[in-house]
Amino acid sequence: MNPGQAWDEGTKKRLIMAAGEAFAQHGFRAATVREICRRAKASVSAVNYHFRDKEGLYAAVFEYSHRWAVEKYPHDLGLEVGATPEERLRAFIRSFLLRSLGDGFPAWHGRLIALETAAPSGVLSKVAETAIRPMDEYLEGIVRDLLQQENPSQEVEDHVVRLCRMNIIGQCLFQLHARQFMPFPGEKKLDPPQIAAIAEQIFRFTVGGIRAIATGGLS
Amino acid sequence: MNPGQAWDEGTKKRLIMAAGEAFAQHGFRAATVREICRRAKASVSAVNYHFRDKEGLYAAVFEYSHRWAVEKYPHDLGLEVGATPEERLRAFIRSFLLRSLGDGFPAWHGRLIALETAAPSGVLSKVAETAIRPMDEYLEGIVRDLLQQENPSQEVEDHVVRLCRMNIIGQCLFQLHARQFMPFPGEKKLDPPQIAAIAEQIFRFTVGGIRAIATGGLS
DNA sequence: GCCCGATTAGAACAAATGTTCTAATTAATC
DNA sequence: GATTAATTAGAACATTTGTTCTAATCGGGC
Repeated sequence: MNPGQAWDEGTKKRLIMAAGEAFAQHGFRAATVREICRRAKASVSAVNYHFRDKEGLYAAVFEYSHRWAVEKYPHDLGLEVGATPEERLRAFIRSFLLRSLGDGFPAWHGRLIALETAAPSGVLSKVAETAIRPMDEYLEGIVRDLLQQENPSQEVEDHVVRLCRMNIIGQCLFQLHARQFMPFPGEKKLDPPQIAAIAEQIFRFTVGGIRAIATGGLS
Repeated sequence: MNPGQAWDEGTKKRLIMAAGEAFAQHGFRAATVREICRRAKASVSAVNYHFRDKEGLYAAVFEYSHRWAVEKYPHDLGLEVGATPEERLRAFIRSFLLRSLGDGFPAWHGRLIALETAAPSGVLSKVAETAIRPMDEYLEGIVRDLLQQENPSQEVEDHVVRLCRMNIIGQCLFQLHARQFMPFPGEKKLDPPQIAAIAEQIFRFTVGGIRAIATGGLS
């Protein structure tokens, strides 16, 4: 097998899995190489051998989880062509939350992004942007269409679109932060239906908000 | 002068100022005692002498900035008695953003809270709660009133209130995160009028969102 | 002017942690 | 089965960092 691709069930994959868990939980800095290797049942030299150093491991984790996350939960999840802006927004929010709020492997990506946005490690600036930029541009299109649709007579202003975008992402990300910061009493890990319910509420809230912005105008 | 209160212009205050800057910028863990002392022109032993250890310094910074933040920007900033729920919400959001988005001293508190929510240091659980809990309860009252007012016939459900609360806080916090993560091109530090404009947009968005939630119902 | 507590300076210490190095081991190839 | 490259183990190293310790300094009060 090609050593460059031999991720399957080898030390490399075990390291990525253990590191993903650790980085998502503690952040880049606080997670330690020794702890990761212990959980991956690997030697510390393995991370040097396979990933060059801790940053390389971090980048590999990010890239790996990103690939799977967008494959499993694309932005237009379950959408058929010709969907309305509302339907696209709903799909986007639900997809975002499913990608981030779950447990275990594919949820790392959302957690890593959440941590990077709040406390940038400084080692992902380029690779992180490849994950964030497309998402942001996709969302921008949705918001623009929604604003235009709500108030066709008025031209959509860029800074209004930006703020609405931020409002949406902010709502989604805070679901992560809050649940990590103070888990609510009597609330276990969220299953997909619960996540979908939260997404639905954020969707309705956002549509109402965008409508208010569009019709009310903004100085 | 009473040594326990001698904060004025002494080593203790210089340390708190330098530490606040460092903690707000790098987080508890990444900020180093030596760097703080260097910037405060103090010896490393001073932090041990005055605050016992790094955690004590962190707690002191948090408490100090908290006291000033709530004094300078109370939740009902510029509000007269008998204000409507809308006005209270507007004041809350504007106050929150002024407290967090500014530059320099009083803005630390918002940054520290933002960092703590995203990546809890684990050393502030109790003292941070004394800052967050009252704010959250105050906001809960506003949201409850708004929902009730929009749809008087229906009883306000707790989980709906909670999600709306989270939506509001999420929007506000993300203003911090995003601007730290990727400063927008051609955008300098925000001055109070700009902050107020952002607050106004979030306010309108939120009122529209809450109205949509209240009238549309939620499963 | 001296004394005593408060405060500071700066070296010293100990622990944690990322990285590197050498030897051992494993797996594939002939 | 021998050889060679890939991989791993684990000690060793260097750096960073929080903390502590001792001596020096400063500031009032008698």
